[in-house]
Amino acid sequence: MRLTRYFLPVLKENPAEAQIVSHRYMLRAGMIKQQAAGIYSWLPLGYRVLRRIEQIVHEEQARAGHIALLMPTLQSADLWRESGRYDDYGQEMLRITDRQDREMLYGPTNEEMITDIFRSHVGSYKDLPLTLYHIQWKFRDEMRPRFGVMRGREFLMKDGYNFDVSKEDALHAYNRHMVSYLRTYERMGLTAIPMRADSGPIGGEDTHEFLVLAATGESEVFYDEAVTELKLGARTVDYDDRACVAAICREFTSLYARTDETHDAALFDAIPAARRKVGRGIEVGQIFYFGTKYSEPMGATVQIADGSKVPVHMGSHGIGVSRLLGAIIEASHDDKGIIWPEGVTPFACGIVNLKQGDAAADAACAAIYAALGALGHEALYDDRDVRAGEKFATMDLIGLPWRITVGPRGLANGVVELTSRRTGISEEMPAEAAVARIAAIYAGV
RNA sequence: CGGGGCGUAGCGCAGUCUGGUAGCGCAUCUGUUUUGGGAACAGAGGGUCGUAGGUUCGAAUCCUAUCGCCCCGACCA
Repeated sequence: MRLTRYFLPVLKENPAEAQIVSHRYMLRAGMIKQQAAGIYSWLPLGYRVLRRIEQIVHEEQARAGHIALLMPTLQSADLWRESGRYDDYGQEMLRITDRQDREMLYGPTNEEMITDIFRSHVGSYKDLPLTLYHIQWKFRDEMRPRFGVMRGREFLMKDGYNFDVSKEDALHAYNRHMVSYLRTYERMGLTAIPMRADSGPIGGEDTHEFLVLAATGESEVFYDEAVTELKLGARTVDYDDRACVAAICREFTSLYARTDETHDAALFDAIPAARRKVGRGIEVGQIFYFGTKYSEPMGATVQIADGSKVPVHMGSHGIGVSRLLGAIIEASHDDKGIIWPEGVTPFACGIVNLKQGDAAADAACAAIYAALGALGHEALYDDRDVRAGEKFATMDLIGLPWRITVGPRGLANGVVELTSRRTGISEEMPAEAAVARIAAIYAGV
């Protein structure tokens, strides 16, 4: 994309309403525009990142054998009366009446609806196990939205629901979700720690939250520092292998890591003092096993081998997709702007033409841009006729992880400059080498 | 929902106390000179001062109502 043809309304000054760094940078980098309290438009740059995150979530869900569908944002109140949650949910639920005076609501989650779909179409244990999920906009009418997309009222969420014939099977689904979530966050460049949590209004027996450590996090967290070193890395996971999946879950949950809700001071104090950490975290996902809490009252049953009908065992699993933008920025930025991990960056790299209008510089930039595009890596080419400093400042703000800087001075020596946004380290090399380096970097992402 | 604050040009703000018909910086547009980390000079455009009433010869400024947004708290992903 050529910047002169793009829509990137960056701000030089900090908007007054933004308090935390991710909110400030998202506004300044022209990623979002607030339309009402806790409700945002996604401008092109923000939308690109949002889609990247969605794509990673889809890929990892597919890998775990989960099936995508799409449910509507508006739901009928009747469905929620069946589970008893219509009254339980309170003011946070946005209630709407249509022209026929029918009671509707803008869904804050989809347990009831997915259970309805399930009971309409599934009747046999032979159809199980089944895990369905979607990525859809939700609405929770927070009393006090804040921190930009981290605590909006409208938010994009991946929510998945597993249906199993037994508790044992459902716990395997739980474990599968834990591992797939760990992979998902790792691909986004995040360290998200699973922590034993409270079940809240969803209800249930077993639940873990995934927390990204950040000073601005909403939850106080207590953890063994060794848990932050755990990585899935390149290991292959067979999601059908219960023992393998369970072993990974044990590995990631056996060290102490809890939020203040479930904190146990005695267990915490048993950690060696040097590794005992108290910090703050941003919740970016949560998984639940809740058994037959919805299937029983809503009649979601399957017939088993002996001919009897049993309510299915369920769990639900969520990733805060739009919130992740904020969480990633909180975890990855400096005083000049955002630093996108390669996994979610809106463009593979930036190309800065130091002397727009110089025939050699223009040609070199165009060639680099085309070469990257041919390899499947879209660059953002700053072809504006502005001073170098302004181009650098823009690139730093929007946080592309790599920058290729092209100027007449370097070209005279046959080189361009490749700069890492994260380290700030620049290397001079021929243009072809810089293109090859970018390709090599993304080959491993 | 309790407490506090703010709505004046695209963004950040001053002006409000003490009423006299709106200003600064950045951004935008034009020109000239510049050009490897947010340039300089000259000129230009842009605001029914959140909205609606009221007081007054006269309201951004005083009064009333209302809408919106932000912060602290409680709540939440």
